[in-house]
Amino acid sequence: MTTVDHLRQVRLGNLRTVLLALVDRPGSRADLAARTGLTKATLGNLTEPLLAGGILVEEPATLAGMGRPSKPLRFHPEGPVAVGAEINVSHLAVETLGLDGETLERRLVPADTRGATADEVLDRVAELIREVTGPRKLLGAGLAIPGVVHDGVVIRTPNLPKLVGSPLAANLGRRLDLDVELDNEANLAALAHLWPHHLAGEDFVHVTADVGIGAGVVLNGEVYRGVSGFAGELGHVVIERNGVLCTCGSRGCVERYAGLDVILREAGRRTLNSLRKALDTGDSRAQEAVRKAGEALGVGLATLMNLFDVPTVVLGGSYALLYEHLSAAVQSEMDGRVLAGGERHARLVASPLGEFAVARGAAGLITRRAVQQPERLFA
Amino acid sequence: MTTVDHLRQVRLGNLRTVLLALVDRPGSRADLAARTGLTKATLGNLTEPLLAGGILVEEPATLAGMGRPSKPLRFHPEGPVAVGAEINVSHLAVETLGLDGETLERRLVPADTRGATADEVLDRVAELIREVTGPRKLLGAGLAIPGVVHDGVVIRTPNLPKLVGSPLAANLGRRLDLDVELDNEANLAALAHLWPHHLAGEDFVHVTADVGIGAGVVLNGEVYRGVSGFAGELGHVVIERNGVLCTCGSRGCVERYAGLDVILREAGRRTLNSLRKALDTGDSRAQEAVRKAGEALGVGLATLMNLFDVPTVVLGGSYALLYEHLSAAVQSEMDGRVLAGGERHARLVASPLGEFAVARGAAGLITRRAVQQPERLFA
DNA sequence: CAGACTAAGTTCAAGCATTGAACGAATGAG
DNA sequence: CTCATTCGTTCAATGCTTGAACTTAGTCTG
Repeated sequence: MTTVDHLRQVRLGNLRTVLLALVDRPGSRADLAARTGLTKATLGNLTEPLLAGGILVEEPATLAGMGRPSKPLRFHPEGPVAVGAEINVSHLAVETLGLDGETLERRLVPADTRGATADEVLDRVAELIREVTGPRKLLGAGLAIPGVVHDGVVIRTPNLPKLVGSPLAANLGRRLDLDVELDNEANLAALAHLWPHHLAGEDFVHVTADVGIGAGVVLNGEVYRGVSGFAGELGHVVIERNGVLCTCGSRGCVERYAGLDVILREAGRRTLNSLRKALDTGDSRAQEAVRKAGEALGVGLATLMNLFDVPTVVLGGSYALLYEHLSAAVQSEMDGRVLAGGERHARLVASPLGEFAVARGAAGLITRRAVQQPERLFA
Repeated sequence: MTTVDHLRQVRLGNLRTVLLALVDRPGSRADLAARTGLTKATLGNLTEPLLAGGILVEEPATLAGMGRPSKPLRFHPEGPVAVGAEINVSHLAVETLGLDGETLERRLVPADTRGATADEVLDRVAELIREVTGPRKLLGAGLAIPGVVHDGVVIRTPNLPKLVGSPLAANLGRRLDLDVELDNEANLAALAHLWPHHLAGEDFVHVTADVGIGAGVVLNGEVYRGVSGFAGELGHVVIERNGVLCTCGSRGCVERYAGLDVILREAGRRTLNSLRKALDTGDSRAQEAVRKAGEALGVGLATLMNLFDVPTVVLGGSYALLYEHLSAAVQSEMDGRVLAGGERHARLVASPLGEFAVARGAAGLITRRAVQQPERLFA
């Protein structure tokens, strides 16, 4: 720590505060000063390099009432952006995201990645990313995979076995000459509900079902990943200790009762769309399959809530699509099993984000990092 | 924020860093400078008021090799202390703790608190605290109860129903004219393993069985309490969704299989001591009861580890006393059910702290707060 | 025993981000 | 046109850390 560094930390912290306020909404220097608790003078200082660096723009002026009109500041429409990409077993998705939280481009293509090598997949991802990124400066790329990740390397991914041990972040980074951050799709889907906009508060769990069940846990406004990146493995929470054998070696894992494959099999359907049609026409076998899955999921979620004590559960992905047929059973199990005290109540909601949630979260990883470490914006 | 405040924050942060280094071990100004990354000059500045205020003392001098001898600084032996108290169904315990982490006094008395009112219990606690605190300045008192707590008020405590809704912190504070912090015994037992000394790393779960089962969760060096203080309710993790009915309204809770009352009943014993004697003499009914409890606990812990992803489980309280007869079954279930990847391995250890763990943790709450908010030391 | 050496602790001017007050700028009201 | 009002900038003051120079208090060598 040199002499400058301590004061520089203060400055960077204030810069972060200001940028966070701007993500919330644009505002003039005076308005930002009021919102952040800093002085107008400091705001002039802090925003000057952001304006000079093309991160922010000053809008013409807003004529509103008496006094000198304010010139609101907002993120520059030609400023830097981030891109997020999702590698899944049946599709690839990419999305570009501005610092202001606006989606710029998105693309989703079917792809059978199960048999593909890491290089083949990354080539295709890099191509997609090039398609959606224009001339604007790129802050970096976020990359999502269905599996556990550590230090940019895939540790475990039951459904894409050829990717295990592969340093995806570094390899995609080399292809694009870009900083790449690799993370679990469950974490990133959860992040998409936290950043850039709070869609479910600062403490919640986001649950999706693909082949397995993944939960992204947000505690105190931060995605909780655990020591080794294994946190939130809701799919392997045990609900029947002598139950069905699981691929993980355990018995009675939630995944074996509430996984999408189980629901489809029980309902006698091949695809999620077919299942939804059956549900809409009142097919009782389909409804029963979904209800039973909801019960199992509810038991697992009750356990999760008793351990994490978060007030909200967001059902995303396939679960969001089945929400109306699923939620009653889930809610009922949770209500009966979550420890109550005072006005504690488990709130269950469907994700509003749809199929781009993961890619958006991956991009959000990058814009969030840029705001939290503002020095990156000047690099 | 006035102009001073930003710089004051820097100073307080550095003060905290220095105090944390001193909790680790005493050291001269030069040594502390090296350990904290600050300069010798800053250390002179920071320690001066601590010495003047009687928080630290300068030891005579250590003659060790060449150069001017260093004068190590340590916490003043007559400096301020904290006291911790535990209210339990069958006993009360208190312990005083110095800033250096040394235990000064402790006392444990049997007490039947089940039927007592809050006032009766607090009178007795205040009396005990007065017995163990000498003339040294008191930084505050920590108070532990078996139950859920929020803002100094008891929210839920199945075994001490008369205390529900009672503002114990304020009421004990009034009796002693002292700052009192109220917390859950499970959290405080966990804290005792984290502060003042790391006994199980920075990420672990501490589990005890009394009437119920309580887990204190430490994530990233902080006790995790959850949004409403309900986090870590391992006792109500479901391991058999259609299992035994629990007092909480759910079915198949871990508590119903691994609670101390269940173990004793299954073993046909009345007290923990009698159970231990039976185990030592090779009583197979007792051994089987403990083994079965260990299995159930292991299933619940596996679920917990798959959600929190911490590397270590500490068995404390009664479980620590049963450790040698319990650990194999627990470990075996965990090994079979915790999701593995790389060199991930669930480490199971017995708490070394014994029956004062909770009271010590309660006192630690206060000394820790004093170090983390050093301005309190000058009040 | 004297002088060289070594390391601890202190002194002090320099650097820097924020602040508050004063000031200049831009507009509406009368 | 003048005053009130609000926005944004300028500037001296504040106070904490820093690094280098300096002082202090010992050991080591011959």
